[in-house]
Amino acid sequence: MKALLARILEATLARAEREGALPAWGGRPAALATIDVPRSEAHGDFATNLALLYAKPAGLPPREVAVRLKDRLVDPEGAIASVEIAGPGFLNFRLAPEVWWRGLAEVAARGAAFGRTDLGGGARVDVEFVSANPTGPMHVGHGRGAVTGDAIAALLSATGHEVTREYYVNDAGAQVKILARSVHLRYRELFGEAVVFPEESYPGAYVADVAKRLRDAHGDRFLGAPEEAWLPLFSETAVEHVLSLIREDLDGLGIRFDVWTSERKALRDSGELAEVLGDFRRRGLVYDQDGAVFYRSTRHGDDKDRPVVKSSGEPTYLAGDIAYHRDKFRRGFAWCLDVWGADHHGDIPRVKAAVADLGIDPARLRFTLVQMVNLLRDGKPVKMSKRAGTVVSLREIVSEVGRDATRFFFLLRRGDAQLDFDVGLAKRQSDENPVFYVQYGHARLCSILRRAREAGLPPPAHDLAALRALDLPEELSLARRVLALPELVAGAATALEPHRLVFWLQETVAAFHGYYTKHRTTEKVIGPDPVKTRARLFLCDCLRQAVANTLGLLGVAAPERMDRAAAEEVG
RNA sequence: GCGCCCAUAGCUCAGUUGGAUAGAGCGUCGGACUACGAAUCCGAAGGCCGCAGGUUCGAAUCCUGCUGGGCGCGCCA
Repeated sequence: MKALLARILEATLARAEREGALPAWGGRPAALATIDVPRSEAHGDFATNLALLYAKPAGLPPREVAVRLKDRLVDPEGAIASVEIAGPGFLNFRLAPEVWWRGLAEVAARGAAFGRTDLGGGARVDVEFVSANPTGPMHVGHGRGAVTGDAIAALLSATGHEVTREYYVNDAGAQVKILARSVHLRYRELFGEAVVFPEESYPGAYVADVAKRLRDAHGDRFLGAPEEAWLPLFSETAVEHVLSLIREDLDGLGIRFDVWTSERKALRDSGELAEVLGDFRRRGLVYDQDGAVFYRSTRHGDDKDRPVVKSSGEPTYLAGDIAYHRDKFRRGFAWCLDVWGADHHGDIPRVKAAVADLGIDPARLRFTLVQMVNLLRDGKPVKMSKRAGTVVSLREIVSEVGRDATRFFFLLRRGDAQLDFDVGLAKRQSDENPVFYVQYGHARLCSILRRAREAGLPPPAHDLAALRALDLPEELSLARRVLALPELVAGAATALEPHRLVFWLQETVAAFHGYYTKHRTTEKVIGPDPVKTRARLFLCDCLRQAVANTLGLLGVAAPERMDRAAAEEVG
């Protein structure tokens, strides 16, 4: 729709210049001007600031420019119903209803693909998210990162990007060593030893499970053995076990990764990490100090140089990250996105610096930071302590409130704002709970369409003549909302902000509920007038499709019916 | 001390990348069902957009300085 208006504006501007009403300004105004949907419907369907921008180069008051443009409107198809000059010189356009009614044909034609576009032009993009250390099951904070990353990946797919969902397994660092030691302590405990667990060890029951598995497979062979004898085996077994737990957690959210990259295998054993460090060494990008190796990240704006190899000879996390990003870009992605917990924001300058030193334009590496989640239960904060082992796992939340509510709640806010997740609210079957509100709207639409089917009415189809018979303002407004979806998805993808879809869903479903209730007695969808009935059923079907597609992008189910009793049983 | 993020209705937050009279949900108060699904809807009250300057036709949005909160500043990951 915006494209249509852009064409009209350009033609109008060209005409005004040709006729000498406005001085030529090299076509720039049309490119600079914005066409947006005004907040208030009273201001029309679209507004442009073209005249405001043109005022200065034209040497005329903005409103005068607006008048000259308005008088020369080029609209051969009659798409514009009215043009008004408002405020300081805005041009407000109202499209003929016909344009909207015609537009709905696209919804029917594209079905489940409605809302998708090809902006990305097939560009290959890597979205790396979660990447939680394989030292325990996922907790709530990981869950938000997981759902956010997954939804962003879906948005990019929907806008013509070829997306790889990737998980970086940090299985080579000190944390994994601590995990393996924790397993060994549990292992000794299984043989009756009274062991003391140091503060830093991992307490979870899964640690004991790994210990049991190792005992069953190897008996007491590693009981008194030196650490070198058991560390590799214990690490690998523990990581493998924890990754299977993480996979189950992700499964519970409906998330699948295309690529799992192991730091140990892909970067260390492969020699890639050593190779990058060697390359940096040759180019003078690293230097030795106090027995360690430092990377000159300050050359690219970091506030201090960062160690890449400890004096023990072990590479640091940053070294892995440098090699990892080189690896990712070598795989040919147009750009890469890292979805990180906001507590890691301090690492961004280093990684960007490294990417620049790898000869890659740092603009090709983007970041999305996901802020903390505050877990609440009916308004009261849930106390969590890592030491006391009272961290609430993601799994507990998902099994308590369900996949849909979990995903929806994680997407309820902008990623860079902290999020309150109220477990009590998320599972409540009431209008306070936004996920139920939206799903209910979809079920209600389905219910109407089902009823029409049962009454023997023909399936909904685009029928321009019938649509012309619709005259309620709410109906036009609903059509506008539906047709705004492709641009909404495109904008959300560009900004990497899936929460915009959540807001659109809430507003759109609210608009439908309002329409439904307002006209439930006099202008029902299925009413005495067969022409209007046909048109309204089609409009409802378009709404249903748009809502279902949007929920689909968020990975939330669009139920066709919601049986109250069954829902309560689940809850 | 330095860096990043945040500050909008009682609460939780949107605000279309600088547009018009700043919106929504929850909460509060008052209304609407012999139902195409009341798990819904309608109405009311509620604002110094943290403060002070600046940029311009125009600022919640951009710049500077304060105030107040979160996070980071390790040879941890």
